[in-house]
Amino acid sequence: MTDSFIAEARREQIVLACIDTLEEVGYHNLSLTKVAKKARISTGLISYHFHDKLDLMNHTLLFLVAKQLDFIRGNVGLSHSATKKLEAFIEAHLAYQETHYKHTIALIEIVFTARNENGVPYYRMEDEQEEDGLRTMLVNILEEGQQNGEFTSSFQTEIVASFIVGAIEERMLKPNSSIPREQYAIELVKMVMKLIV
Amino acid sequence: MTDSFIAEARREQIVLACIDTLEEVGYHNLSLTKVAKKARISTGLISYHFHDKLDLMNHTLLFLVAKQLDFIRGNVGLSHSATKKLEAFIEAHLAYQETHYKHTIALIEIVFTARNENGVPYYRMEDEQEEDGLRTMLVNILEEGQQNGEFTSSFQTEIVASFIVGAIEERMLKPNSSIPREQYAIELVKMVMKLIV
DNA sequence: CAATTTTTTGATTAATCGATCAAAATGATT
DNA sequence: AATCATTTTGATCGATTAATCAAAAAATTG
Repeated sequence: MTDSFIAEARREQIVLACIDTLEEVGYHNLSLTKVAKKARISTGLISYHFHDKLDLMNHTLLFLVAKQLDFIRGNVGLSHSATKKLEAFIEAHLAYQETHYKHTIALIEIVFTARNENGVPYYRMEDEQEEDGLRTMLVNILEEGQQNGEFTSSFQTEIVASFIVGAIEERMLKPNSSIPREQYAIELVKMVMKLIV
Repeated sequence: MTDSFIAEARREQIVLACIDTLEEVGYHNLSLTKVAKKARISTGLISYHFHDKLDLMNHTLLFLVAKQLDFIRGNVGLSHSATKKLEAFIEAHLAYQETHYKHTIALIEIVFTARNENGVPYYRMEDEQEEDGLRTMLVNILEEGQQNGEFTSSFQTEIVASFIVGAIEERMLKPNSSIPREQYAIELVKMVMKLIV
């Protein structure tokens, strides 16, 4: 295995097949054989391009997180006030979950089922150098708003961030709610504004 | 297998061993052999008392949900105003997650990994007759407060409920946050009050 | 205490898994 | 074209799994 162009393309093909398989059968019932079949390649080829199953999962997780982060960051970046950034964050996050439902499911499957070499699942890990994650982006927006006076300084950014992330992830688990996404986003923004202005 | 007294005790013993095993190795690496070893019984005995692995998981899930519901309902029931009930709900829910951390982990493991006979995981199921769940309890409290004038009627109970549940479950995943539980509960109550009074 | 039912054991079975590897195919280089 | 490196295949291995079952043990009953 090298780092050639073709090898990189093959790895992405396998990662995409892995995402499809995760959505269909879940991590628990996923096997390298199923991923290989989905990608229409032999099983040995996966082992050639990835060290082991966990390595494939790590790459798939990084792929999923990067895609989501790029999308949301792209939307947030277009806004110039903290208020607008916050709105963009919430709306883009909720929209991405809906339009990329398969990716969202695959992400959940990995986070809640895969475990590292020490047997610790991702959802129980201390977020190491999560210096560039979604949550950090959100906290930064809140801090920016506090500093330039758009938001009051009487709230703790970490707690409000938990509040926002929780509401978004709650929606992630119940996408077929009776409340349409657009309305959920509007109401969530309104509620957050009540808390921070 | 019958419904005798001893059989019921044995089933509970197996369910408790199942919870321990779930917390230690997760659903993905759980095997009936490991549960049997944890319970210090033979593997065949599990099959004698439960139809199959999924049946054991269903019983374990019901056990976990019932325990949590009983605890929170017990605390909420002592209060007489909707406001006090809401405070009790949030505080009891957060407290239970901390004091019964093992149960919380086991619950997560089942909900996010176990799949029914049709291959659908619990977290993607349409909440059938969830007529007596935690969320319903919360919505009822909010509605009660709206009806007796403690809360304003200008919010949708379902959305605020999502907000509250999301914030609590977010905490469930990050129990070692820098913010102590008591403070998190107080701040959450304060924020919710800003939204609904 | 003998007969019967309930409970428990532990070996067995068939299936599936991740990973390995020799061999083949393909691509690149000279 | 010949040589070498890279990529791909598919069979194979040992390990683990859920579930079954005959037989033993324990409890209950008459």
